[in-house]
Amino acid sequence: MSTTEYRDAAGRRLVDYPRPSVAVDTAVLAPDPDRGLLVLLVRRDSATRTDAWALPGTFLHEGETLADAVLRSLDQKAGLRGQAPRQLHVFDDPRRDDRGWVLSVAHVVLLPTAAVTPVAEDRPDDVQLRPVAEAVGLPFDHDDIVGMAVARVRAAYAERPDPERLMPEAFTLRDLRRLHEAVAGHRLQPDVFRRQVKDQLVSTGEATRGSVGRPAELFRHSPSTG
Amino acid sequence: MSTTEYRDAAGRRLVDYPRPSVAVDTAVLAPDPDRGLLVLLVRRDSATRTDAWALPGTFLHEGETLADAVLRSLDQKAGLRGQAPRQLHVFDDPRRDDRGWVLSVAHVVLLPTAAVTPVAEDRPDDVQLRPVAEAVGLPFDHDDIVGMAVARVRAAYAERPDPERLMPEAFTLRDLRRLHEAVAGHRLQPDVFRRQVKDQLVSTGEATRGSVGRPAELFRHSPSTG
DNA sequence: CAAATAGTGTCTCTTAGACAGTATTTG
DNA sequence: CAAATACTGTCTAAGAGACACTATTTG
Repeated sequence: MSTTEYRDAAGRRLVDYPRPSVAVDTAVLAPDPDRGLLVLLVRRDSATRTDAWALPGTFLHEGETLADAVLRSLDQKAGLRGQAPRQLHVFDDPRRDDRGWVLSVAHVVLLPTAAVTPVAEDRPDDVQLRPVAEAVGLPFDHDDIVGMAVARVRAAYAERPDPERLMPEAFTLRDLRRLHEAVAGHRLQPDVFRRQVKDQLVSTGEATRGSVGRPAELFRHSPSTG
Repeated sequence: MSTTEYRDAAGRRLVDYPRPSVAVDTAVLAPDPDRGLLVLLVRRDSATRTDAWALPGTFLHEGETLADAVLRSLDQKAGLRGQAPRQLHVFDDPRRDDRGWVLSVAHVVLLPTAAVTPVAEDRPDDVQLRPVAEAVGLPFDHDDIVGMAVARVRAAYAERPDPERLMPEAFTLRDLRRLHEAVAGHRLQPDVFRRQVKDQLVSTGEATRGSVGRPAELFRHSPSTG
């Protein structure tokens, strides 16, 4: 691992320092039109089936980035292929884990409900989706992580339309608004919402067909906004 | 350190995982009325006196929090007693440090220029203050850290008056505005600034005396805002 | 035509920003 | 009094939010 010899002011080599284990814990959030923001929980110990639900996490492996560890844990524990995990905060209380000295880097991932719900329904003993307001009393610092994750996602969605690109290629403003309502946790006025986001999107020139009511214009995300 | 035996799904004990060294690197920022935001740099290797300046940092010691490590490094390398360090980001590229596997947790600390300048003047060979715009070409990810630190502090000061409480107990709006101008890096209109911040402060009822011009009302930070 | 949904015109209220004025001190 | 600084009145432009209206479809 380490090839270059290095000594600090006290004459200790880099490898001589005790090193912490590093874990990642992830709040996977899914916006649901009916129930608002949902958070994915996994059973802490699938062998004993204790009734202890927690955020999915894992230990960082050698040569791995934090984002890779997050994606690996979501794949293993919930069969999910996540998008780009975002760092939230490092929890560093030396006594936060009685198994030893463990730092945890909290992350947030936002996924379409359609990608998460089937997994939870397939493996109800191991995976659960719960509205964020009801996800309390979790172990470690997981309540705090959920709170930070919700705040981060809500702030991002209040700034601009669907920054995590959960919508399909083309979409109506109605569907986009439903997504934003699920994230925000409350209704948004259709006309106000329209004026806020319209200039930040690109019209496809197409419109919906076959639905009741006047057809709706279809929009795409603007390429520049990322 | 670890007392409870713990095995993961692969049967490996917690302590069997290879663990990274964890470092902290800190952008100490000081608002200067003339030169804008200054960042504190220290000489990387004070023995060889190579011309390599970098942000102060250190390795996390056992049983220590990240914030404690930041304060320790600032005390040792610059003789500073810092305030509350804020976490910015974890840099986790496994190959970012050729000495080995090192994660770095970037932090930002804001200090009054009066606390930092004397140190830099006393030990010019080891400590330097440089305007943030001129602090480029630093080693590791330190350019990114400075950028994140500046963005974080500017966003906080644009939101509300002196969130880091750098001002003394009682202060005039003129002095508060000078601080905000140093953080923002540009002039602010006195009358607009006054109306923006006045309601978020508490008047002491006192006023300045002996200065030329009309005496200025003295304000205090409001206790509620933290 | 009724019902449903999409989209617009317009009014009010608030706020940022700019400018010019008044107020109160020193020298 | 002149100069300097503190503070306020007021105008304009822009935007959020609310409401009512028009537009276009299905059944």
